[in-house]
Amino acid sequence: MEDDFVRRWESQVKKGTLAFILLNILRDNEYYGFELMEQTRRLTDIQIAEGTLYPLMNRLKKENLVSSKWVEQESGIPRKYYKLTGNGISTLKIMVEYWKKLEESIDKII
Amino acid sequence: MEDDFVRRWESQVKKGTLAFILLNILRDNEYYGFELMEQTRRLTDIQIAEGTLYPLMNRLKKENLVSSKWVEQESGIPRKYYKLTGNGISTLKIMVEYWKKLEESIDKII
DNA sequence: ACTTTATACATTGTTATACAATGTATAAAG
DNA sequence: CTTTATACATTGTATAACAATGTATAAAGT
Repeated sequence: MEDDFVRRWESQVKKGTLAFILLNILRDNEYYGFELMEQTRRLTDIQIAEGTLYPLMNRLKKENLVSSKWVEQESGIPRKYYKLTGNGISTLKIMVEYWKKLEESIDKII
Repeated sequence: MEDDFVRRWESQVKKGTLAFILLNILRDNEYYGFELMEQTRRLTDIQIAEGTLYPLMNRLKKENLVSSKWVEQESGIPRKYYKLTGNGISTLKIMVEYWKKLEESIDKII
């Protein structure tokens, strides 16, 4: 019961948080989908479902926060690399400001 | 456009975060609905819509994280006071752990 | 007297998002 | 030759924030 609520809560916390994490990861490098899942897992211990990541990246692309390009591999399936756009960089700055303020507020009450 | 994305993002961040904030506020005192909106506004600068708060409190009650009691006023409309249950206290502890870990991870990448 | 503003709780409909399930395809390892 | 890992994608479901709307009391403004 209790665990069930926490599980659902964690899923809700990810709404918004995931996009924020992914944009932050893309600030330093270009990455392709699977790599983004690995990086997120490594950096935050959050396991992103594939059914979450790909629609999310498409949304970010549609919003013009990231751009993508296909890169053929000598072996295996082509990879779609994502990169922050100028708009993505400036939007991320606003998001970081909001997050820091939120974090600070929550730190005071927990 | 950009602002539009940020506005929607902030709304998404609130999913999960709001429940967490409200439970934390209720850790120290009993509060009624309107007071919870004020406290949240004061402590986090987040303006909770009424259409968000009341269904949210009902969910928390249904999940047995809070209990409520009506208190008649000498003047004005009766108030419904909310209080953390034992289950609410222990669940909140788990949530705080998750949040601290998340916060720490995000701090490293922003 | 009448209107506005603030308090107090609540429901309905809309929108956005995480995620399980499922699908397609390549290639290395057992 | 079957399993596992890589790689991208879609569909359907559940959940939650919020605008809009509704009901009701009472103080303050004009």
